[in-house]
Amino acid sequence: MKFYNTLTKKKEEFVPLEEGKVKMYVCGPTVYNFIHIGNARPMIVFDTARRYMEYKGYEVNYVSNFTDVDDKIIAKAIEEGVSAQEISSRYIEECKKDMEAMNVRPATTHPLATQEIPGMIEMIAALVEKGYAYDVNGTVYFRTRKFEEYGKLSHKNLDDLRSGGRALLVSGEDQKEDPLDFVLWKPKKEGEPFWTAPWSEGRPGWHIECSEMAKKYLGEEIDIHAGGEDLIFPHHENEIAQSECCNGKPFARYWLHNAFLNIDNRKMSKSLGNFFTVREIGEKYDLQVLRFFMLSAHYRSPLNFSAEIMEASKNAYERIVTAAERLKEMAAAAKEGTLTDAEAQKLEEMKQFRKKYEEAMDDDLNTADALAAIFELVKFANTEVTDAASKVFAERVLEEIRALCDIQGLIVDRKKETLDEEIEEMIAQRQAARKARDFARADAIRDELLARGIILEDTREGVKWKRA
RNA sequence: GGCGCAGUAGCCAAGUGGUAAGGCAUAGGUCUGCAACACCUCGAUUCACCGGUUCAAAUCCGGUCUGCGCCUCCA
Repeated sequence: MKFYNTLTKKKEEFVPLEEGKVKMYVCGPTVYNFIHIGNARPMIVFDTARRYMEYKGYEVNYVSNFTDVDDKIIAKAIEEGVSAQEISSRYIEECKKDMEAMNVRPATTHPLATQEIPGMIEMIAALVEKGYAYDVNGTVYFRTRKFEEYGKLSHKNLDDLRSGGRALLVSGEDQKEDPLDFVLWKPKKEGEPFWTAPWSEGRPGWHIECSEMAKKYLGEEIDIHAGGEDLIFPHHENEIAQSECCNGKPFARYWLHNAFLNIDNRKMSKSLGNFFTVREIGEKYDLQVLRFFMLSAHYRSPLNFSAEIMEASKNAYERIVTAAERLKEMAAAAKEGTLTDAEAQKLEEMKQFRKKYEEAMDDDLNTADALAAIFELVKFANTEVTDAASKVFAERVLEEIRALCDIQGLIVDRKKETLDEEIEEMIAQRQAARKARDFARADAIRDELLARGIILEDTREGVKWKRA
């Protein structure tokens, strides 16, 4: 299994620190609102990475934080006249609902920044002790130039940063020794939540949170650290500086970053007003469709979101679900019996799809290719499993589709939904009309149901319906 | 200004030296009271453009054009 490592700019064979175990940290969202679909990309992509590693037999300790103290949370709290804690706990709950709807499994641990302050203070104190940090009037800064390897992740050199970062010099933070120095601890402002530390009453800087939580729940050295590509600089660069200076050893071995999600070919942003929350998309689509869409491109490629592409994703995902449903019906209808020789031969042939799938996933999580393998398997199922197929054959093929989809976190079982009585009654009336060959009335009822968002399909097994 | 990414059929998207996966849409067919659904079949002599290397290039090298990202809170 290979991963592209941002640190080395190469695809590298994955070798964990401890055989059979993976320590993985994924930067989670700041919870000041519903998560947007951009937040969803790393959640889905790295959840899939986790599922695949587990499939390969690794025991994965997966840690993903919630940043629950931050300027934006405080601003929202003031706006609503409630506590910051109320805002963060509300949106953590909402985020968990969205994750469940996207079939993103909960992390092994979801630490909260506010619950880990003592550890952060210890870490900052250690950095001050070692001369890597300094206190100016209650604000503690990291002494960036003291860490010689600073810039190794983002492949920047400090002088380039300096010339490009003129804005930093005029931002009024002239108490820093160097414009590149970043905040580890900052004093409270009036009305803000605070904790007591040796330097001031205040709160930690954003970067130190992840360093501490990774250390506490995974250890000083971890296997994989992942997140969105925008976090490479400065967030992850700063984490490396803090952790390696504090712990005196390399921090994470593999750094994985997903590319951005654009909307109609433009970066999603508040100022452009072109962002969607996961919740909004969920009103229009099953979030499995969003998951399929996210996995249809490689995670390191920019991905464009549009209504047209979501429709295409919906239809493509539906093809898999329909194939699985058909196999279930075949299996249910078929008589018990043993595999024929021809079927046994076909099952041998079927192994090629799993092989292609694993090769794709082993190659830096090429989910687009893995999905292609699933579609080839779907085609195999549709053509090879016929009315004459034995029960066991249909079941084996179904299990194969299910297994490969499960690693992608794609659910192949159609959700059971019930309709209200009035609609059930209309369907029954239409069936009666059809039986009486009163097709005009049958079609009128069908049109009426369509207007209400119910699509009817007449099949050999009876009338089926689905939502438009 | 510095660093970096991308350009493959109408659309989405794999493929990084050996002769273009897969999906959506369209079309034709099977099925159907008619539809819809589902299934089957069909699409690039060619990979933004121009040169070069090679027996062989979408893949490597140089250049051009276009789009985008990071350098500042951001997944």
